[in-house]
Amino acid sequence: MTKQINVKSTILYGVSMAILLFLLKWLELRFVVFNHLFEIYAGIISIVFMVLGAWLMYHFQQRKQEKENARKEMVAIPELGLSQREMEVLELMSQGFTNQQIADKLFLSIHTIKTHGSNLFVKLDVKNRTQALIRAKELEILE
Amino acid sequence: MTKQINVKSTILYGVSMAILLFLLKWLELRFVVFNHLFEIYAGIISIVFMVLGAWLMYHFQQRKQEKENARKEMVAIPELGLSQREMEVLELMSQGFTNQQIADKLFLSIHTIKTHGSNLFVKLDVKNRTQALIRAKELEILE
DNA sequence: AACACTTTCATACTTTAGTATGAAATTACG
DNA sequence: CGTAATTTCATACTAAAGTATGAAAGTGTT
Repeated sequence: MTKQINVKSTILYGVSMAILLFLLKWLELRFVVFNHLFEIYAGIISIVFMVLGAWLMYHFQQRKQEKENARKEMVAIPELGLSQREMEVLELMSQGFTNQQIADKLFLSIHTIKTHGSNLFVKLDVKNRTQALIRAKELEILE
Repeated sequence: MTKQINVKSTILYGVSMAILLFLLKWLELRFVVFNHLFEIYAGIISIVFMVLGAWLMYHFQQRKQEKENARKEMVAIPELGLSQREMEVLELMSQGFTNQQIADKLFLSIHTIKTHGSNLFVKLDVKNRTQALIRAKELEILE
């Protein structure tokens, strides 16, 4: 789990650096031709990297939130074999979110959420999300 | 509260722009002196604005979270005008029954249950039954 | 390396939930 | 009695939920 995130982060970082280098190289070339347009380039770079920074922070925050939630749930899990993701989905279901909203929050496809949903319904021996919440409360694996 | 945030945002924005302008001016000056250090400046700008972007997004996310929490606590309205039947339907919904099952229990058509459902969702200001249960518990009109 | 488990995504389908609208019968109350 | 609110039912629709099945890739363990 953690490793997967690290891999993703590494790739993300690599891509970012590649873009940066490419940008610098390209700008260097442009610089030779039009060396009086520095401000424009500076502006472009500013915008690009501000967006990049914002994007990175956004995803960082989301992951932080996920981990936060995950930790909350990690406390009391009996022998039901609910995986971490399934717990996360269950948690968000219990907060009244639709499958689509959960998918958006976790950066996943709605198909994936439905899969997790079906699987955890089987494990909880229920037929729908409402019953799942009741069961989860009974088993004290939520709240 | 909201105004205060807006003021903060405005100040923040102003400061950001001031820094940007100052930076550009400063860089312009440097540019005249050392026009062969473009990459360094580009790098600096990149870093500065990536940090700025990240910082802005961080605060944006924080505020979003605050609003989210504020909205949750805003509830507390006991007089909702839920009718008797609507309460019955809500009660059975909270026990995990489907509309069809509720209809069978109350010897009613499933259409009627859906009508009651829709009506009570409006009164509770929610979108679906899961949220209705959450709201009902918040308002302590169940259990 | 082999294996079990998890996670992700997809297609195709069925079922359930929910909305909009209208209407008729019943009940409660001034 | 008349009026408003409740309760019931219906049709027709859209949206969401849930199932079945398969597949690919990553993770962790032995």
